Amino acid sequence: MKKGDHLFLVDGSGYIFRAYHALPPLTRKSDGLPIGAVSGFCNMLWKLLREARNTDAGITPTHFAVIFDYSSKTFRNDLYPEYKANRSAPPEDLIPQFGLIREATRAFNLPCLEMEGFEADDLIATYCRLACEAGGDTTIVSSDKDLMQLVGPTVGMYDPMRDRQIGILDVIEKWGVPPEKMIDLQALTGDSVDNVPGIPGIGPKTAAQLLEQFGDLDALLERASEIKQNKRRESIIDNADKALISRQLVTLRTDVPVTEALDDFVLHPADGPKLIGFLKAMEFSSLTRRVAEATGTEAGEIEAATVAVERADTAHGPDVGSGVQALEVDEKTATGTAAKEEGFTPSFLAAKRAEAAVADKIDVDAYHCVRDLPTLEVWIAEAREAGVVAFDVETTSLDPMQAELCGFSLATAPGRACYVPLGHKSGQDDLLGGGLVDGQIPIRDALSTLKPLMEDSSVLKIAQNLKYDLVVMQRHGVDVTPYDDTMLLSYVLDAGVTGGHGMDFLADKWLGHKTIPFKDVAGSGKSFIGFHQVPLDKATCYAAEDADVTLRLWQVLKPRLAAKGLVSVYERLERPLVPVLAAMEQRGISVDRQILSRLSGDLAQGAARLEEDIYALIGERINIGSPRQLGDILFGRMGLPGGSKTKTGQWSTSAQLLEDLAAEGHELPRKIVDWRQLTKLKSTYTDALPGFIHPETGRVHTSYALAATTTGRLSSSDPNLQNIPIRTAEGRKIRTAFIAEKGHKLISADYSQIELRVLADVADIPQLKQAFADGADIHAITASEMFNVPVEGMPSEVRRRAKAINFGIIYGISAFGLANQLSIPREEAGAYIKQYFERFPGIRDYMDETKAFARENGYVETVFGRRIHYPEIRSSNPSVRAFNERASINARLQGTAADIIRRAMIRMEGALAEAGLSARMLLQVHDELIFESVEGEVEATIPVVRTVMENAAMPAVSLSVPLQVDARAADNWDEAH
DNA sequence: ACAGAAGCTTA
DNA sequence: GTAAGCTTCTGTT
Repeated sequence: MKKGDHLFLVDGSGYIFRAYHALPPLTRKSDGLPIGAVSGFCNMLWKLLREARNTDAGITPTHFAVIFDYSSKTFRNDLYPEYKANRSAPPEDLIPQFGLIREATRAFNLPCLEMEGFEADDLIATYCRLACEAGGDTTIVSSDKDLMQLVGPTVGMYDPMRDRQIGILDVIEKWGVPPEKMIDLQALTGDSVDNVPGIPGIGPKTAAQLLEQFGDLDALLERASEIKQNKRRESIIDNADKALISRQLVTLRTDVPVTEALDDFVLHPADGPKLIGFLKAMEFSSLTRRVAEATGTEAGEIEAATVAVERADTAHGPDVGSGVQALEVDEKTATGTAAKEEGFTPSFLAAKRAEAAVADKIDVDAYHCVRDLPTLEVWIAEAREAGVVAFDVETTSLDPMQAELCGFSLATAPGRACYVPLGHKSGQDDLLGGGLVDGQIPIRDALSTLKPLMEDSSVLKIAQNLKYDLVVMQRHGVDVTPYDDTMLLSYVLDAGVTGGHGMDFLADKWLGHKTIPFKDVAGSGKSFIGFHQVPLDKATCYAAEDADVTLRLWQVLKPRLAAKGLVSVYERLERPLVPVLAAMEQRGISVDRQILSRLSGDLAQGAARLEEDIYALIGERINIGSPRQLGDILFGRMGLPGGSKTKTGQWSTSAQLLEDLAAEGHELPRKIVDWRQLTKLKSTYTDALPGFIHPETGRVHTSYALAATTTGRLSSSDPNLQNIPIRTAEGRKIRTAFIAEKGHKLISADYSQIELRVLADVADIPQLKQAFADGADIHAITASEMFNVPVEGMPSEVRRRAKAINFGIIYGISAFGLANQLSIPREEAGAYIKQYFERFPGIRDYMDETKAFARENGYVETVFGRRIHYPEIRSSNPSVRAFNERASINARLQGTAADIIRRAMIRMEGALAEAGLSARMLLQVHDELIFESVEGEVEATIPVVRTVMENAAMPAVSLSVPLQVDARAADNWDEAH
């Protein structure tokens, strides 16, 4: 140890008692072992290590040790037999925890010190002296006044529970004397807890005043006769011997023959797996999670250590009173066979949680409505204590970019939840908008009180569909971290399982609880009132229920993640995407109103012209948009050939059918198809998009759903920006309205043939892998292999058919579907497929394997381990079964591609920041990412984007086929793509 | 006012 | 043949 080093000495014994008394009584592990004090101790240690390391201004320890009392008998008992004689035996449920706390210290990789015949305080005093002599500083982690005598220029104290530093000035402030006079002060006052006699009638105030007057105890006793007050003078003279023995008792020994050197206390980084093994054994789930996060450990992969608590009468003297707990962590079996034999497997624990959740009924009338700041502060303190809190925001709109905050709810334990109304209005929603309901905390005050909790790295926030709440909160300047999302947990666990991942459904499924329907509190349709108009009592039941249910769902779902081996899918592909998408949604994209308006006019004109032609041809003014009326005219009255019926018995008027008729030379069907295209473009795009331009940002903010598809793809809505036209020239014009900000460019980067590349890799097809490695035209190569024709000079029709087959494979091909796609007889399509499988037998094997796996397990997996369930794959209905087989084949490919672009998106922001680029990701369209970049940075941005995307599978998966990304920049989306 | 069907847009 | 979302029409609530 040298100058500049900093030693932390933790008064472990002091903490055992403080933690025990500070925490709710009788906190027990599932097997009944009491662990309240262990929990408090571990949380304190972890917080101390984290904060001490993290704070810039704080003190960073270089050396660290935790010190315990060895037994209750020390040299002081020889000096004064009554010392600590009135101490009662420790509470029954604290006894087994002494050993566990020492074990906890070792699990934290920290030295654990004790010495026979001495108190912890003496060891602390001795090490303080040694550190001081070595030139280092010391912080004593304790708030015990017995240790204050050690405070000096290089020695401070710290009370982590009150987050308070104690220095020389603090000692003077509290006791009225400087630290070096604390011994004399204690000698005078004594200590009833430790049975140190002191001088009767002298308390801290008098003692301080006397010491101020006489200097020190010796001088005081010598000149006691000078004291004016009769009683005080006599007491001091009569009890001088008690004061002297007291001084001996309270003076800490700095000469303990310690065996460990200061250099043995050098602080090492936490050993994640070791610590997590212990924490799991103690069932400290929230601390386990925090430690896993901070140490970068996959907690799911670590099993609980075997921590055996045995009562043994060893030579190791009693800690306090009776009973000794020798405790061992068996390193050899730490990976868990013992745990399994006891039945405490992740699956077992998950099942237990699920059982308990259904049994614990929900009472929506038990919630609290928080209407003042002090009460909110109590709830926030409770959340801090719990380490986890479920929350939910209530607003006036489903669109988080437009929503106004009405209030938020918190849940700190099942059944313990509150609603905090902020923006509820009274009276009619007239021009004045109604006044705020009385007794609501001002939004600014509530949020500035809530913000530190939401951003506290040691408190896990839980939400259902967090992205919504995150966007709302971020708009109010509040971030949320760390977090879990119950919707995403359900999605990772149960994608494809019937029922979806909405809260109402999940509450019924897992908790057996029917949630209050939103329309019951806010009405619907014409009777709809915004949430801000809902009376506070109703709002409280509804909103707090959401938080309560969310917390309970988390308790059920989170353990299932580890039980099913899906922790890394959740933590790497799902959870990190939430803030990425929240940011994209908030950025939005610029859309040119004028371009859309002009297009809308053109389309209206074109459609009107066609309408007139159509009316002329059929002789009456029907509603062309009505397939029913149209079918009746075309196939009924006009008697066109080739009519077919839909499953509801209506005449089909599908585009495919009308196209076929047009090809036979009929004029009318062609015009109808054209009319439909124009009206479709007008209504869905040019007319609807301007309505999505945000009044303040002037941009269009789509909403991405993370848990809407079964395969892992995202979906986009309000508006859907993943189906903006591109195939026809007319449609493409709509893309020209998506523009870059002034001085910026849009960059579009898309994966080339990503699903076929994934297929080539997972099905291991040599010809396809070679073609991709060569950068060849994959459809031409396929055609060449199948039809034995050279790539050079290949007719475009041959390539087109091969292309259709390649896509068909991705979709789980059927002769029926391929025949439809290529407008060829089913037999011919079947022959193509046969030919394809002969040339690429690996693909047939791959498809057969996938079907067999899905049938066996009820799900398929992507390359990254995402599971997609097909509960109907064993259906006795052949067409249902075939559909599920095709879907499962497609899901592995589509899902793997979706996972890859997710990984790219998660890394993109960091990569751009690292490269010092200001480009920002705006949109995702399944295999394409759209960015906005300052004009001058475009050239530098494209390679960064390309690198991130092309390497997105790494290092988790090394594909045998290269990924290729095409990227381009332009002023609008049409030209960039 | 709502739900489902039909139809059309995307990857 | 896979995966989505939006608009319109139509019949029911």
